[in-house]
Amino acid sequence: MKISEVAERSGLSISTIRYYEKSGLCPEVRRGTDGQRRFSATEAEWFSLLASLRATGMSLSDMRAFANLYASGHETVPQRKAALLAHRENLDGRQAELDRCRVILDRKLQTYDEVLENRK
Amino acid sequence: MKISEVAERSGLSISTIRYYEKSGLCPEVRRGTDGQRRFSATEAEWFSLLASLRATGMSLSDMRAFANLYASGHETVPQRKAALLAHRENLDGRQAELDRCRVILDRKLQTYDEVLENRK
DNA sequence: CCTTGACCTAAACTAGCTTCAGGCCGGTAT
DNA sequence: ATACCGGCCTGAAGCTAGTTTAGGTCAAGG
Repeated sequence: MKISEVAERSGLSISTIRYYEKSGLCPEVRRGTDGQRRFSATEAEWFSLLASLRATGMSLSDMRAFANLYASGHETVPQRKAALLAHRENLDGRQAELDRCRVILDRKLQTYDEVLENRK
Repeated sequence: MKISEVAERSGLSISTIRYYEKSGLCPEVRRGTDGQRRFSATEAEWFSLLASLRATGMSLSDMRAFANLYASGHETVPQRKAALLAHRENLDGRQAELDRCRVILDRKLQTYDEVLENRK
């Protein structure tokens, strides 16, 4: 699979995929005779997972740690699970904060409505 | 009010507040005889609003546009309302995407559980 | 044969901060 | 008086997570 397809499937941009590889978020990708990257289905899925982690606010260095666990084989599954659980708690926190901010914005919108009502 | 109190109330860091002022996200702040910034309660609240906008993903340049409307007086209330409404729709989208990612992470956690179950 | 399009690299640029180096001011302890 | 301290000031450099740019290779199609 070529890089463009991985980009399409994962939602990452082509440059981000190259950047992630260079940053050590995956083992070096094999190349075809033309020098272009050829991804396996498994590698493509890995990038999709990275996309979800990143979208939910995991830092590149935490992602690198996760990738290293992944690269070290099956015995690291418990650590990976722990990392993901911790990350999900984080996500909970950020979602709650977004909700709090949303309430503030809604209140602001309401005061705008009142202002407009009074000046009518 | 001093900058540290504004920081505490808004949740922004002191350097972020200075950076925001320099970036034109508020009119220049008055100074005391000692050369330090003195904020009014209204200015402090403005920074809290900026914090909510930023936390929900508004870019600095959109915030600048919003600040300029604010600085141009009452007749811009309709535009400000429109801007906030648009931003809230954005927020809806991002919250939905976070939920989608959360499902993906939960599925991954589940496969980890299955792996651990089978190896037990 | 020549152009087009997808890929390649290294390096510069960007947003949004944070950190650093060096300095001033006002208050307290010596 | 003076020495020191915390909190503030500035401008500049550093950082993260990418994106953009400049310059190049290769295979396919007209």
